[in-house]
Amino acid sequence: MYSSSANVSERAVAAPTLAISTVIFALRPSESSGRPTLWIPLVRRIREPFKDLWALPGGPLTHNESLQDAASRNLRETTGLAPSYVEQLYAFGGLHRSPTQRVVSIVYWALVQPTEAALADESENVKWFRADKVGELAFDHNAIVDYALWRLRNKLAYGSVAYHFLGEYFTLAEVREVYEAVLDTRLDPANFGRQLKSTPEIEETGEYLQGGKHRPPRLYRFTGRPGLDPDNRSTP
Amino acid sequence: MYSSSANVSERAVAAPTLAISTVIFALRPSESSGRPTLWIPLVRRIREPFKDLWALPGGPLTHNESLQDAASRNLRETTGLAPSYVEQLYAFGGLHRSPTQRVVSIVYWALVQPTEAALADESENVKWFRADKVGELAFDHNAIVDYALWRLRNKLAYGSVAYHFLGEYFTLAEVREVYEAVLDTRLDPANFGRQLKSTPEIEETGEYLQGGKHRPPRLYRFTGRPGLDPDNRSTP
DNA sequence: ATCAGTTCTAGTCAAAATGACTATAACTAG
DNA sequence: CTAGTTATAGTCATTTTGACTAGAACTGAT
Repeated sequence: MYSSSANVSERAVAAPTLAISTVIFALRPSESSGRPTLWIPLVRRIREPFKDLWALPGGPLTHNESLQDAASRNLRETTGLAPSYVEQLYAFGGLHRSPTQRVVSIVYWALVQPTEAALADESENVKWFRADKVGELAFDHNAIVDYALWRLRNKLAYGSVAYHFLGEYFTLAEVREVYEAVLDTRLDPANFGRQLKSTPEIEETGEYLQGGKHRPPRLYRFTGRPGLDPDNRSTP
Repeated sequence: MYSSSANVSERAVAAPTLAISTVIFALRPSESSGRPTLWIPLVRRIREPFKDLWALPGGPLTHNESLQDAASRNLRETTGLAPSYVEQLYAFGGLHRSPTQRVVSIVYWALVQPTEAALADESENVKWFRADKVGELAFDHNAIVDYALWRLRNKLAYGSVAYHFLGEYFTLAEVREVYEAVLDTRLDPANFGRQLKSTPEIEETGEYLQGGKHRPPRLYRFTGRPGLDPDNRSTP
């Protein structure tokens, strides 16, 4: 019985490197159809291993910041983006993720609003890709993107994450477009609206969106809390 | 509080310690009602900080094992248990989790079958607690247990994790007892059975459980795969 | 052997949710 | 003023859910 090894979390061990990465999602209008589609920004690797391949933005964890703060900071530094939603995705710690050393990556996923995404830096070393067409990425980042996409779809279908793609006020059609873009389906406007309006987190305002080409749609507001994750639990 | 900036930058270089912990769930008959209830094993801390308080079983990550392997190994070493299900819960990395140093804990949760749980070592330094009455734990382990409990309930309600508490063959009543114990409700046997039998992952066998006091119930088998987590995705 | 007690499970029925569709309201462009 | 388009209430058949009934199948006591 190893009761002496039970509480050795403080023992010094040949520690693997700890890194933080983030999968950032934003909706941008497709060039072809004009309808919104899912995009993610990637950064070009400027050194080995996987030099010149695209990879998720990431970096080390510094001593005086929490994991989520590290993700937010890194995301801002590499892409210039301020996300409206950040959630931990998974800790990836397989033995052969990097050919040169043992790296444990704690990966976050984030949503940014289209206004933010439009302002985003794009350069030689930062480029946006359609989430379903990223090509071959460095390390195990293809698997990470796939898993993040799966998680986003899940959260959208069962959670209340769609509103973080949008501003404070939005129309039912805008929410529907988010669902259609992420889940890649078409939804009946009438039935979709009925369901949204039966959820208590959606508040109807007296305002209407003016200036469109057709009948002005009513504006709504999201009043729910982001999530139940440990990082987000006690936010007042 | 560090007024010396040299001190701060010195500390910033030091990498945080990486630890693996596990929240282990098992069903055991309650002493009072005889009905199954949720229990978790905890280990006593034998040194500071939090000496003599109870804590989750855990330990360091060694260099030649994956995160999940580390969780399984550690769980076996500290409690003697072989789990039927293991899933990553969350990476906890708050700044002040441990008073003595910065620790990032990657926490797993696991289920063990009652036959396993009955064989489990119990000693001066390993003891089982009812999951909803663990008392004050070391570090942030109360919050971790709460979150694990929330996740277990969620996975039970929306996923297909109940069967890992049971053996290969089980009756509908046994599955119902798992749900009732974890979600702490009573469910209508007839309606519950109807729903289970409409899920394709549940296979009806021709066998019946003999030897009971009343009408012998039919035995079923679970044919689904554990989960869609990165760790469990490509298990053949 | 029969009956009382219990569990197992098919079945009934009303209420609620869902999916496909219709109709009307409200705007703009011409 | 009208044609075109979007917004949204409403209709109706189908499916799912929750509460309940009743018969089937066993054990143990009489």
